[in-house]
Amino acid sequence: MSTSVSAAERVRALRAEIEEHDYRYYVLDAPQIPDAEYDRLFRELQALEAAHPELASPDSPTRRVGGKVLDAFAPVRHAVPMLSIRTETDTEASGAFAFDARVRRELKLGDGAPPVEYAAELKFDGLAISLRYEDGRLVRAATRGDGETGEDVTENVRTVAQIPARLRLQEGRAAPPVLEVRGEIYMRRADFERFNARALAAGEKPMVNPRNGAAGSIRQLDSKIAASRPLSFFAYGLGEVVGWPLPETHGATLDALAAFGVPVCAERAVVKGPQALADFHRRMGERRAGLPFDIDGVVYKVNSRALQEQLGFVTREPRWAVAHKYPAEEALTRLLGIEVQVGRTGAITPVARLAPVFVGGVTVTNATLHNADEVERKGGLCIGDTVIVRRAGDVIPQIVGVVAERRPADARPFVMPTACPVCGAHVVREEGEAVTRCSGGFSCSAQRIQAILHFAGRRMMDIEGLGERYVERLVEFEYVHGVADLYRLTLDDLLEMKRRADERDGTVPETVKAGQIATRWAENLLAGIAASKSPKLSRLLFALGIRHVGESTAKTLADWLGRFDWVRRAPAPLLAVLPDIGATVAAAIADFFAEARNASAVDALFAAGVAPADEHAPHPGLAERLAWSELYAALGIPKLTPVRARQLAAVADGERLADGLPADHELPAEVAEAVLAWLAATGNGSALRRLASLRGEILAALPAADIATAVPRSAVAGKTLVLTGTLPTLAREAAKEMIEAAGGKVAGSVSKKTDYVVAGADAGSKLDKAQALGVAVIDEAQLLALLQLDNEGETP
DNA sequence: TATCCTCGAGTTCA
DNA sequence: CTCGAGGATA
Repeated sequence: MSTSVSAAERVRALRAEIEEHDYRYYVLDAPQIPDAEYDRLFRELQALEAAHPELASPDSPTRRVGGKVLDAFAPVRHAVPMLSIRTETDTEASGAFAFDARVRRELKLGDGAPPVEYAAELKFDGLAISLRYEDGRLVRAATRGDGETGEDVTENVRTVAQIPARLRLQEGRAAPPVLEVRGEIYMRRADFERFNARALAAGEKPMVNPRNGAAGSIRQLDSKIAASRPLSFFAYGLGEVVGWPLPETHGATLDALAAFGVPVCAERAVVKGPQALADFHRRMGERRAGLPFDIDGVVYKVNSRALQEQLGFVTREPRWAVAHKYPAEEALTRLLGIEVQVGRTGAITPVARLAPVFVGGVTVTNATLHNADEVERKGGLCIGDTVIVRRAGDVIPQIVGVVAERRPADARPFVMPTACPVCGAHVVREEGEAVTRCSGGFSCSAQRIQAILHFAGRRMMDIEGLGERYVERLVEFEYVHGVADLYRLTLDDLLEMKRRADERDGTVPETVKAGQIATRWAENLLAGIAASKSPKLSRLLFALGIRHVGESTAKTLADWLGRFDWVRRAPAPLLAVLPDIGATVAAAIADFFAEARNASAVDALFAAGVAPADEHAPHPGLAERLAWSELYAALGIPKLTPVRARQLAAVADGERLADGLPADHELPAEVAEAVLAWLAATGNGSALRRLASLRGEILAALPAADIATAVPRSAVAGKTLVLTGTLPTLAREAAKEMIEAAGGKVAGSVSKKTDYVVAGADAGSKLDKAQALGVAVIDEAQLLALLQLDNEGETP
């Protein structure tokens, strides 16, 4: 070893001194030496480490400048899972009382028992992180991930000045062999603003909000970038601990962490009973805006570790802690105008244009108003009004109401237009319906554009490269009138269209390069269109945009009838016997195909080479549903109740009935009269014959054996699941497909009938609802286990 | 007939 | 995510 003893010693001394200054500066916020002096020490250490590479150490303060660039973050399995915390949905102070009541009930404390002691702290709006210290040295930092496995972000976390690379130890005390500190990396508001001011001045992209800034910084692969971001940290708990006696209470644990030199927020309290918690909630709510960092609520924890252990966990959430959030942030802004949009179905939707306002972490400029009733309900919004805006469920902007006293004298009330703003056709509002619709149909270009966009959408035909911009142009320049025209587009068409569009917009010079890019774009789009020619039947049905036929109904049609042709030819009564399809939806489907323009559009589509790839035999259960008694009940004959329909079916099948009511029927006279009247009405007789003939055709194609018995059934078969949050490895769509392939159902909202809620990261209100209803909550791993599990085994 | 539940449709912003 | 409306159910 050529390293001189003095160099090694000097390095050690410098590190100790710098660490001490770091602690005083970053954690205690009370620097003891001038910045220039600190910089001198820091540079001396850098120089020594450079001259003696063998003295480098991962926990040297010099590591804070970053340097390593990674390809990806390695997964890290948490020794103790990182918990999520239940959110008290009640935003009022009663949330604290509800929590206390649950705790007392679980602990079987009577009314006479003394109040429970709680630790109350802030819920920081940042990024949860686990810091692993071994023998006092920071060896690993990991994100929460799914709670079981996170990402190794050690390099980036080392650049956070507030996080000590080594724990401070009291004189003569040894460091714990293993101490995992759990906490939140966040960005102070002032740091965030300073950073953004500089970024803007440098022409760089600013961060959206402190939370995104913190999360984005930690997820940088280049630790130099992370080092340039002003991040802070607060500890709030522990993970794995080995060889260190745990304090008796949560409050004492945080005190101990603070003594180790780890930043702990001073805004915390140990209190007794729910009223004190509610007071803390209210007090912090009042001070919220004045805090140097963002919080989205407060957290209550049972203080005693012994009681925590007694309370235990439900799935992955401790029963001894809750987050009590504040109501969504609201802001005031001016209503600059109300525009109306025309949707695919012709629905005219008023949308509020707002003076940009920063609320809930983003700048909001638009908010839907849904329909005329809604505008009325918000207090008869007028252009020029001052309105209250919030982000509902933290996502969709919502207008809460109007500040009546601030209405200017020249405020103009909003009135629903009487003519479509796009095509000029008159608008209609059906009796009892909330939506106003453009009557233009096909002749309304807005509806055509939206219909084509819907057709091309990801869950429908999934045509890549066909976005709003191009659809608008294709329709505007009349290259495309209906969806079938997409399949006739040529390279020349697209290039010509682009040229005309560019010319009109007066953009894009005619260079050789631009031409090449245009050709590339057109080729990609044509490839995307061509690739969509063999969709699944359900997707094709969904893509057509039939009213009331969404993803789920399209799937029902495809599953039960199996062939496009049968869906197309099916009269309404036949459709109405399918599950979840009633008279309205059945009529909408039959009407769609009866309409000449739709029929020819469908023909054109098939002529262009589009064909469903997965047509199959009808559903085995269809025979039962196609019983004449069911069909008769669905015919809509007045007075023919389901009971009478069964009576009628006993004596006559459809074909016979079309010839006339048999003499041996036992129907009451007035019912028989109604049936005869119905048969006599124009077209009904022949419609019945067509129904009978199609019915025969479908039944003849029914598979002989019951397929259901042959297919192994997984534990999710027949179960209803709801997905919420972001799953660690599975995309939402992939999870859905797996569940459906196993015979399960994926619903959009949680109810009593839900069997499982599959919760991922950042699960929202659905998780709360599941807990409120006592629905089982599982994670991705448990879902996968369920999918594998045979139905005969017990569900976990 | 009333009630509960699920589905469809429309929408925001980065 | 929210709303309204349609379907199933008691």
